[in-house]
Amino acid sequence: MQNKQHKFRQHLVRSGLKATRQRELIARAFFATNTHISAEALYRRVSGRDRRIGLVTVYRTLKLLKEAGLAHERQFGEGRALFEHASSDRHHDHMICSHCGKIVEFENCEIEALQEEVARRLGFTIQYHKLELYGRCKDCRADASGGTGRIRAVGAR
Amino acid sequence: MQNKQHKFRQHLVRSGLKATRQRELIARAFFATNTHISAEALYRRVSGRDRRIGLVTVYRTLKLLKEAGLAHERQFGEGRALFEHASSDRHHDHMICSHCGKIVEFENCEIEALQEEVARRLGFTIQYHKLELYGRCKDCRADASGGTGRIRAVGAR
DNA sequence: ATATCTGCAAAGACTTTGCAACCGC
DNA sequence: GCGGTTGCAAAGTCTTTGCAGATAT
Repeated sequence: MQNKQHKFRQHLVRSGLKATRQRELIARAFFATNTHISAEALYRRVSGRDRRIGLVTVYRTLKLLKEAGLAHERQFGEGRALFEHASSDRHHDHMICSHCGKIVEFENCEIEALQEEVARRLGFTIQYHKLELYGRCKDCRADASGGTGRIRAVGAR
Repeated sequence: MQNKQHKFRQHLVRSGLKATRQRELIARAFFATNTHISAEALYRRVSGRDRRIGLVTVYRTLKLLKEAGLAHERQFGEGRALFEHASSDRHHDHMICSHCGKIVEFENCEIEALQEEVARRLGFTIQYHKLELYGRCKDCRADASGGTGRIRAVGAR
C-alpha cells in the first residue's frame, strides 16, 4: 500500500531520520506481505531485489516500523519473532496450524469480556493479553487422513 | 513433595537412567518452588547447596522432568523459558503482573468453550492453546499511586 | 564392568551493538 | 559537510551438544 509507505516516510521525517534506499525497499517488501513474516524471511525477499542489503538493516528497519506503529512483533514461542502489519487498529488473536504453520487472525468480544472478569476476580487490571490457539487447519486434517503425520512444507515463513 | 521425587526416580529407572546426586538435588529444588522458575534461577538455588553442579545439568534435568510429566515449560515471550510443576493435571492459563512479575494461574471453562467455537468457525481443530493476561496486580497498583512508574524488585525468578 | 552422567567449553539460533566507511539532506 | 546510516564482525542471551573424565548400578 502506497499509503503505508507514505506514513513510514512521515515517521522518518518527523523523527529526524532519513529515507534511505534500504529502508524504502525493506518497508515496501514488508507491506507487500499479507502474513506474518520473520526478519530472516523478509531479508531473503529484499535480498532478491538488492543483494547488498544486510540482515542487520532489516532488523533495524523493522524496529523503526514498530516505532511508526506500522508493525507488530509477535512471539509465538518458536524462538524467533514474526512481524505483522499493524494496519488494523483492532486487537486480534491468532489461530495457528501446528502442521503447516498457517496463521489466521480472529477477534472475539465475548472472550475478552470474560478475560476482564477473570482479571477483576484476581485483583488485576489487564493491560494487554495474548491468546493463541494451536491446532490443525482443514487442509492439514485432510492431508493427515492417512495418519502418516508427515511434515509438509511450512508456509508463511 | 516426596511423592514427586519418587515419581521422578521411577521415571529414571523405567528409562534405564541413573538417579544421581545432581538429579536428586535439582529435582528437589524444583519441587520446593511454588512458582514459575527459570533454569538459571533454579541453578542458582542448587548452587547454594552444591557449588559443583553445572547449569547444563539443570537444563538436562529439567528436560527429564518434562519427559517424566512432572514439569511444564512455558514461554512468556521474555526470551527465556520458565518451568512450573505439572502436578495439577488440569489445564490452566496465566495472569502476569507486568510490574512485579507475579504470575497467577487460573482456569475458565467459558473461555475455553468460546475458543472451541472460534476454532470451529475457522475450520480448525484445537490441540492446545495459550492465554496470557498481562496487567497490574493489586499491590502494584497501590505502589504506583504516586505515578512514578518505578520498577520494583522482580519476584519469582 | 560398563553404560550412563557430569561439567567444561564450544557451538547454535536469534538479535543487538561497535565501528569505520558511506550517503541523504 | 554534517549527522544519520549501512554492513561487517563481534558480542549478547538462552539453550544445546561434543567430549573426556567421573559415577551409579
